[in-house]
Amino acid sequence: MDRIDAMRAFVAVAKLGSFSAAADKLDKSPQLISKYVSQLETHLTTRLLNRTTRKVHLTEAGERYVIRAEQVLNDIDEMESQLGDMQANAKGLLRISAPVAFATLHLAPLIHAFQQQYPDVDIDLQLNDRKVDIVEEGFDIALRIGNLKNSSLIARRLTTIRMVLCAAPAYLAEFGTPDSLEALKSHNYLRYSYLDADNGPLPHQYLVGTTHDQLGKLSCNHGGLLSQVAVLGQGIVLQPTFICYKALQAGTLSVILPEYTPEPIHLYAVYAHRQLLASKVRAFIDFASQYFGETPYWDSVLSEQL
Amino acid sequence: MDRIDAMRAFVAVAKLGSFSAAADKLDKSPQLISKYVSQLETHLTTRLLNRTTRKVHLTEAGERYVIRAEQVLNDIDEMESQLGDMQANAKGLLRISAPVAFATLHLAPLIHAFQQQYPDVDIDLQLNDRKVDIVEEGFDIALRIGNLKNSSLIARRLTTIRMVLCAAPAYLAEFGTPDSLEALKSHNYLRYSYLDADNGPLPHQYLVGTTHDQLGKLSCNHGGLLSQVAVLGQGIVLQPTFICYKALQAGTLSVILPEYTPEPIHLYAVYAHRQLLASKVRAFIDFASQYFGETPYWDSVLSEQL
DNA sequence: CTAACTATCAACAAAACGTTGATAATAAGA
DNA sequence: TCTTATTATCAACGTTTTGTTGATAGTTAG
Repeated sequence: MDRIDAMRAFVAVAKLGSFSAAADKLDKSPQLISKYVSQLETHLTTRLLNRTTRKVHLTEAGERYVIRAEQVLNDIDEMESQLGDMQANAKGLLRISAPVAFATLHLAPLIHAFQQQYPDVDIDLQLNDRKVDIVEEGFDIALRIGNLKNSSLIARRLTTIRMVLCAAPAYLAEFGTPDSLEALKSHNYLRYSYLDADNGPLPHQYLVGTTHDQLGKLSCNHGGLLSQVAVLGQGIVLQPTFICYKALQAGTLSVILPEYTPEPIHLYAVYAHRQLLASKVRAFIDFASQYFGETPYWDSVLSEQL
Repeated sequence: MDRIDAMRAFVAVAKLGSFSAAADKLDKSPQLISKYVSQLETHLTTRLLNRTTRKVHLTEAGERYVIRAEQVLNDIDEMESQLGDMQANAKGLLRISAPVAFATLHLAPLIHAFQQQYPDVDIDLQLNDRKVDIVEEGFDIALRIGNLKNSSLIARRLTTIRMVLCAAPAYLAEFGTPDSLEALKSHNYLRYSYLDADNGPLPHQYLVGTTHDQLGKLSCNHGGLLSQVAVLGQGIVLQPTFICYKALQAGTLSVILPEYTPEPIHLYAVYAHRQLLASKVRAFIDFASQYFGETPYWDSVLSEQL
């Protein structure tokens, strides 16, 4: 027996003064209502109703019970409808983790557009380059770049991230444009320090540890700064296009060895489960997954170069 | 699924932060708890928990839900324990209907003794000679004398009611002591008007309509008054011993035709159902059924006369 | 890097559910 | 007064749900 249904049945009988009327109202058979009420009475070991075959009267215990039971049922209904509301109309606080570089360059317009469309969704955006634990730290969504380890998490692809090898035209003019992976070994590598020595895309492997005698050696955990240094002619940089696209468009950086451009990777929205997703989460993921498209705006002008 | 159990399971998981711990606490298997919670989530179409295999965290929806759910569960517990309390310890208002004559003569000490023993039971005693409708008029118990029609009600025998035919010694001395039913026909009958002409005990049939020319004809709906008139020598009266026992003991009335004394009838406590009886009701009925005994005090001195 | 623990899935016997038809009691209408 | 309609409840039965057991995948601790 579902005690809530039983309570509902009893309250209906008490208010309508009849099992049949209650059955009608609740769309059940009178037999079922009768069973519910008598099970409830058995559970409480208390008679709630005095029944004639024709009329129904409340016991003293029954009278006390209806009042409180009705209150409880109202509470439950309200509680559930509130949840249903939250479910139907996206609202509440959405906690998002995102990588610093990408977020600072390209996330603001997305967030803004999303909140224009869903003004009831508050966002707490945490920029962070470590791999956060979504459930442990209470994030609804984490944006991640790269190939994901398989885990119990679900990932939705948001857009394509292209890595390019590039350098300033002045640098290339002075030290030569490399025409093979081997040729890279004599160049100065402006290294992004989060890429390990032993993995990472192919050109990275050839460049790790190289230094050109006449130029300073530099590694940094901020791609934008590396790109700026590259523009100044200090060396070759391996960066995602979302960082250096302006320099490429302006011609202050040129793509080199495009045939060795690494396989594109992807930006993902990672979340904890697929079913019964809060609609604020679903809304954001749906919104974000169509926002950039397969070829994002920072790549659109460059497409012929890649 | 019992939604209340499911809520209880979820709240336990939320508070303990673990399915297994909750299962321990509620004495169920972890699998069952898991099932309950996921059924609850399905019912609400809302994710309440973010689970890792090791830890459990509340969703925003879950956080809102626990608070209210706990409140609801407390309300239910309180409500049920209050009923249980009422059930265990007799208390509340007990509504009793009783026949006027018997109640005025013999009920006061019973009521008093009962309330000494059960001080939390309040009593509303309605004296009434009509046959009240127990459920319709909201009585817990009706005391009734006589043979009961079979109905859906339950009756508990409280004591024996003996009817006797009697008259004042002076009357008998003047008009003769009848020695057969036929002999009754020449006597003056002080008639109790609630007894119909065509039914009632055997001597009544022979006495109905008789009047002694020298004495006034009297019928009355109050047995006590009839007995007083009988003591004064106005005629023969058919009365229960609980009314006229003092006159019999004092010798101001004498039993006549004891061999035609009607079959004893009984005093019953009538109530509406046998199971799930409120304990105030059960307490009163148990108390009353042993109070008078099979031969009540008003008959004990007279037993040899009957 | 095993070992222990976690949540959950799958399968199955047992229990409960909700339906249907029947019954006793009562009220209303002829 | 007798019939008819309505009421609550019971009994039986096929179906669904329940709670159990065993198995599995992910995760933490030593």
